[in-house]
Amino acid sequence: MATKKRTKDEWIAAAVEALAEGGVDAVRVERLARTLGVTKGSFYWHFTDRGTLLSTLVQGWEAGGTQDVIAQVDALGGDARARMRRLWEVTQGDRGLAAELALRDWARRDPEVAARVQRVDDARMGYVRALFVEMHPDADDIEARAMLLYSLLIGNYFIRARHGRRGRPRVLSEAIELLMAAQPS
Amino acid sequence: MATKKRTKDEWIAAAVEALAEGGVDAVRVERLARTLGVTKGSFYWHFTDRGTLLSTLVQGWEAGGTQDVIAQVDALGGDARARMRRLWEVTQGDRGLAAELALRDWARRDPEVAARVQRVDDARMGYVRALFVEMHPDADDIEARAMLLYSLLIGNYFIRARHGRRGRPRVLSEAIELLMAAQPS
DNA sequence: CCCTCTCCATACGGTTGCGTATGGAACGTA
DNA sequence: TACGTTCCATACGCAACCGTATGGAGAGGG
Repeated sequence: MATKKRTKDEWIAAAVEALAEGGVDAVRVERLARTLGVTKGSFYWHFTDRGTLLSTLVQGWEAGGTQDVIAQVDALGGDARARMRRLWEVTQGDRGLAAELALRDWARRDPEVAARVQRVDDARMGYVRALFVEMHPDADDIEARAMLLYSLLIGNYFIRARHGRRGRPRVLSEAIELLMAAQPS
Repeated sequence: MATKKRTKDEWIAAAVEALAEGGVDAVRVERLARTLGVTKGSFYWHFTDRGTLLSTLVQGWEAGGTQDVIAQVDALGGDARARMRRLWEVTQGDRGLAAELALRDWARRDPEVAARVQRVDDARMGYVRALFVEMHPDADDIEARAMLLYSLLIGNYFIRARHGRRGRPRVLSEAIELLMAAQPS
């Protein structure tokens, strides 16, 4: 099995894995080399230095982090409510979410990462906004609802509170239904 | 000025500062020593090792991270709505919020930190829950609203989307008012 | 068979950081 | 003055990394 040849993508995949488990500072080239069963020599042939690895990593995340999810949701069709529920399921089961959270923390101190996260967030918020508009065409609080939903999506993984015997998943779905409900006025 | 004596609390304060700016992995004893204008010798007199510094750091955060805010909010009195709006203002202006966010990311890979974050979240959620109960005594979606509000508080700092000419602060206050509104049913 | 291109191993110098060991300065106290 | 306590400086060994330099194995082409 020990194919001693490692492609550029394999290095990036290993970097994403390390990012998800230990944050940016855990992405070390000599560690990745051990994981991949090779030495640094391989790395410095594929990349010029550690910075370019990290750079291409976030670049790839931006490229595939938005359209994949949206396409996956739209594939099944349905009305706005159905698609929003599906959006939730898709993003929750995502295996790469841990990496994304580490990446968001990383974005707080790296301008390039921050810029890419912003573009992804803009795209996703645009999609969520469109769903809410489809539900309530004449509502004036679309933006607030979209921000609440997206915050729930992200904050869910940074908040560790317990909810009694109700359970987190149940509370979350209740929250989504609340956001999709008609205007209170 | 160069008081060459550094107390234990000064070391912790410097550690919090480093945590806020660069995450846990930026909390290095030799770096802190340079910042404080002393050498490692001072550190290893006050602490046994780096681990105990980090441990006492999160311990102090748990101790002061909850009651301070709640006391500050309750001090002015007012009804539940007024206190919730005040809760928002207080937490937003908090200078130590960057450290808390770094700490939450850290909690994803350190069980001790995770346990402390959970206790803090439970306490805060309890307070938010109580506010919502005071507003809507017979509502059955209290937990969902509390979770949404708390998610907004946290997610706000991890989300970098733009909101057109409306502006983030305005969207946030609209979201809070939406959560405080009566039940849609 | 040789040559070249691709990919990786090995070895090196330099930096950063941890924890320890030991000495010393400042200061109060007997 | 002699002495002990408190707090920090200095120096050391060790480990983990980074980036570079250089050589070498393997495959394909001529």
